Amino acid sequence: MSTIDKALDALFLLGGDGGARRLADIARALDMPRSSVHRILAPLTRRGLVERDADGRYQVGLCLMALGLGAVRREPLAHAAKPVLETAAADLGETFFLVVARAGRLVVLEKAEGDGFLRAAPRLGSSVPVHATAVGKLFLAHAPDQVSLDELHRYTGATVRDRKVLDAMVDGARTCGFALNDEEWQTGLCVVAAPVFVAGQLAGAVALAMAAGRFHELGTDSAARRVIHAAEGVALRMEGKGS
Amino acid sequence: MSTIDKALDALFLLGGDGGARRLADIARALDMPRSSVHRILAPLTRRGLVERDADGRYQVGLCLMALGLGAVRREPLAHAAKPVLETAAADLGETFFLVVARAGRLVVLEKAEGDGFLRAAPRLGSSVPVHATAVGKLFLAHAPDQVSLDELHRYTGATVRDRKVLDAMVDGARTCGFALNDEEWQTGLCVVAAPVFVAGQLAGAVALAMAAGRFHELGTDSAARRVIHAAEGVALRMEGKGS
DNA sequence: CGCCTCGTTCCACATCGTGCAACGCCGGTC
DNA sequence: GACCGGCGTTGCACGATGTGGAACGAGGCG
Repeated sequence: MSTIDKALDALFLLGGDGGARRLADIARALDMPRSSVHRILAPLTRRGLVERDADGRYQVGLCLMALGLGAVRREPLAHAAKPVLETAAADLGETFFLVVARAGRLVVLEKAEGDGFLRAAPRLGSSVPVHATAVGKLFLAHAPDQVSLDELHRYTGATVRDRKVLDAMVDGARTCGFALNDEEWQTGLCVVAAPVFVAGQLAGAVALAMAAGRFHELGTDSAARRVIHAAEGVALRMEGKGS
Repeated sequence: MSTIDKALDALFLLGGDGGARRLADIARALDMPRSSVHRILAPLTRRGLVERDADGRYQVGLCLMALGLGAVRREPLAHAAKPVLETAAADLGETFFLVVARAGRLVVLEKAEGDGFLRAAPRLGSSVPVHATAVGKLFLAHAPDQVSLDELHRYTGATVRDRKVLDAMVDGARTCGFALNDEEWQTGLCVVAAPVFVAGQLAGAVALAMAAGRFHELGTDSAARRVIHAAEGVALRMEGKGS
């Protein structure tokens, strides 16, 4: 384990839940002497990846967000999707977002929130499960090697935990051209997702998330049509740019 | 210079402009042997801070954004400001954003974009200059030790480069309760900003950015009233939370 | 006042990063 | 096809660099 690994351990520890931590707490959590932690945090603090509050406690620095936003800026898909998601979200008043696969995980790359009081608000950069989401099923259907599917963790009562049932849903998503998630990940949250194909490859998925009641009121057909339209809009903009 | 410093050098190099780079390019840029760079990038890649594209080139990873977003989530000001900025932006159809000072720099913490075709779209986590922005003048007026003011770089023809003139504008902002930026940073961009005081201290500033034409059509008074109202709204929510 | 914990600094030790060299690979060029 | 240059990767001996125990000063608390 290299020194950099230790530094990243500290960074992820601070980046996780729990807020600001004191040096001794970090040392205990990482099972390292205080002096080592101190030496590790020094360069991180100097460069702004880690900041110290008024009490001297350590926390992740805002500089990380600038770096992370730079990562998103490099994604042509995010650029292409942004206006499409925004018009779609404004039309319907619900949240549209774009998900891509990176290192076997599904990551929220761009979003446009609806205006409802009760609305889905995914966090940019956060990852979502594979087997319990509409987007995950799309990737399993069209690019199973881009995602890693380990255990079928149970999130809600509706979470599919049988591999055969999941396969059937994946097959359905492949033929229908869109996928559903009916409260399988979070209770009360329904999502419809459609694939974005670029150069014949699955490049990502556009998803429409809404409260269960709103979804059933809107209807599957109407929701699917909107999502597919948005996904095609993103793909079109990509084609125009890419070549 | 520690190993972690070298890793951060590589990270910031990739995070800067230029997109994906190959290992040999990074080695040249950092003046290091390829093998050392390879050793440095290995843990970063394993942890997802750095990713490799199809050609094997290195680029910053999306994982950084998740960490950075975690940093923002910790900021109570961002939480308090988000709904206020959104209602303000929806009312006027222009972009409102929140800026705070961190490590001497002004950082965009939260934003709510307007719906106009021509609208300001600041990047979260990016930093803005001090002497050529409305927010910067507010900090110079109420908390000059939170920001570092070095050279008065010239951005546009309207950029204030005379220290005495700047001081006069800062004094004006202190007495008026808001500050202006009339195309001093970017041509065609006008900003009105109001201070957010928490516990008697300047905690940040709410800014309203719009195209120059729209600003003059709206009028300084009207714009200032809206920004001050939003800033007070943020402060109120902070008071309610903090104690 | 004594006791504890914290953050920081110091220093000898050995670990870990270093950089040269070499390997296999791929893309051009003659 | 053979040759060549540049690339990413790996191995290895050397020595710089990170290590962690101990020690110091500073607070907080009973």
